[in-house]
Amino acid sequence: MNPENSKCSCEQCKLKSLFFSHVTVNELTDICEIKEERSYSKGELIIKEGEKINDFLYMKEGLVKLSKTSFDGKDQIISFSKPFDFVSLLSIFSSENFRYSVTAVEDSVVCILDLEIVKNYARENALFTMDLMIRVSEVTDKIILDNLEIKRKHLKGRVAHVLLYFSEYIYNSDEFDLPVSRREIAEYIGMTTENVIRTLSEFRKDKIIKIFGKDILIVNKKRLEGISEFG
Amino acid sequence: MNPENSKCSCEQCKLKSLFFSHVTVNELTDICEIKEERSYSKGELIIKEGEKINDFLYMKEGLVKLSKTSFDGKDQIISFSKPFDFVSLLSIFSSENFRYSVTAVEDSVVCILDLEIVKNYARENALFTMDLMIRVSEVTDKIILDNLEIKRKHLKGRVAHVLLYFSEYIYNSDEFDLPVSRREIAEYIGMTTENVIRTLSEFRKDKIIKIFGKDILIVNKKRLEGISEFG
DNA sequence: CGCGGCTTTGATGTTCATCAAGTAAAGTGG
DNA sequence: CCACTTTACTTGATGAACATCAAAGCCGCG
Repeated sequence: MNPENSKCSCEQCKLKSLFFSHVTVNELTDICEIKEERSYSKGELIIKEGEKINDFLYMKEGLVKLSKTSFDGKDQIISFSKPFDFVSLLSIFSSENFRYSVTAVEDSVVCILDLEIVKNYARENALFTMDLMIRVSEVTDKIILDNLEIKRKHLKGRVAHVLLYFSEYIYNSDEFDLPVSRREIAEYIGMTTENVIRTLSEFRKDKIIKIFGKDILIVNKKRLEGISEFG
Repeated sequence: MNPENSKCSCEQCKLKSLFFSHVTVNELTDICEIKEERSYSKGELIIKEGEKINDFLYMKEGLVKLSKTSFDGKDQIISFSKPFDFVSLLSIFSSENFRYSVTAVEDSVVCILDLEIVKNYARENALFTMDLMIRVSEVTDKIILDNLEIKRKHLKGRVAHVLLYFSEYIYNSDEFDLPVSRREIAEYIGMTTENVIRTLSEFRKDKIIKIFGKDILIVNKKRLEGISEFG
């Protein structure tokens, strides 16, 4: 009733415009009444592969990984997503159950809506649905393109690619804290942990990067780009 | 005017229900007025990577490959699609230009609608848009899952996977004509042509398959499934 | 009929996974 | 808070998996 007492802040939410731009103020208020905000700390599981899909999630803050575990217990990382990359959308409309797990790799905040209610809006409001579709399309396109890119490179190119990905796409800085373990990088690029480490060490010896544990500083970006591009 | 004279047969089209189930008969007639049907023979390019997206396409018959050429001229095949797998949808709503090429690997028939008109329907008819989204979601999900599956396997497992894919998913038969060259298989699974050939020869020597040029007969399916699953 | 692309096989070398072993860091229970 | 356990990181040695190079036969097509 009283907006001051409500913890809802959708009206001020920067992400609102992403896919609620075609939802009226009244509808938005309805949605906000039933939304829930949840925080996850680094390492926490947000969605478990196989779970029934009841919620519609979108990320407000943080960084997550999308992954899948194969029958022999090995993980493959499909992609990393920051806010605006709506990970939860991937199988929401094509499956009853989540096909991938989602895990916070940095402290993250997620807004949760009831999926049925979102679907009801989608069935009534075509512009809203259109916005959703554009987002789904963008996210999946990015995943497919990125995977193709990685696939055509060798070990060194793949590691360089990942470093540039975090540097440019996630952190916009030549120095950053790697949010993932060496093992997770390996799971992402489809190589072994040992070889990821060896490659990083090699980059360090060649003075392309500096390493202080998780902290990475890209010293010679041109060179790294060359390795990423040509192997 | 006269339906007998019209080459439009949308009303009878089996694919209609896929995404025109929520379009009224009148609207469907409108759409049919402006649709065009085109045939492509095996090997013909249907969509060229980089082209502006003006059309909305869906496949009525045939088999196509979705591919991307990297700067050094090497092709990577993203997926194969038969009718119901709407390849053209992939970047239609997230990009101005096609990000992939589409080529017929079997004689194919494609229906072409003006994209703007389809988008107009999408902006007005939420259920239609919802249907579209579900399809987009299904297709991209399938691509991502299939690529993950291939990624975690070694050479032999990948070749076995492709053979089973064509046998079970495309042709529903233990014997079939490979619609693609050895090289295209290599481009799909990310290995070299020579090693695809060597692996096929090995399967033949082990009496898992018989090979007569393009014609493949799967003799020992259980064994092939084992190789696909465990390497 | 000859040219180019597809297929096949063999020989060789490179890239990468695996195994092993040790250090550092981080979480756990008394 | 410290001993203990576990997990992450690192390096080296070895062998397996795969790419590359080379050569030859095959087939379709202009």
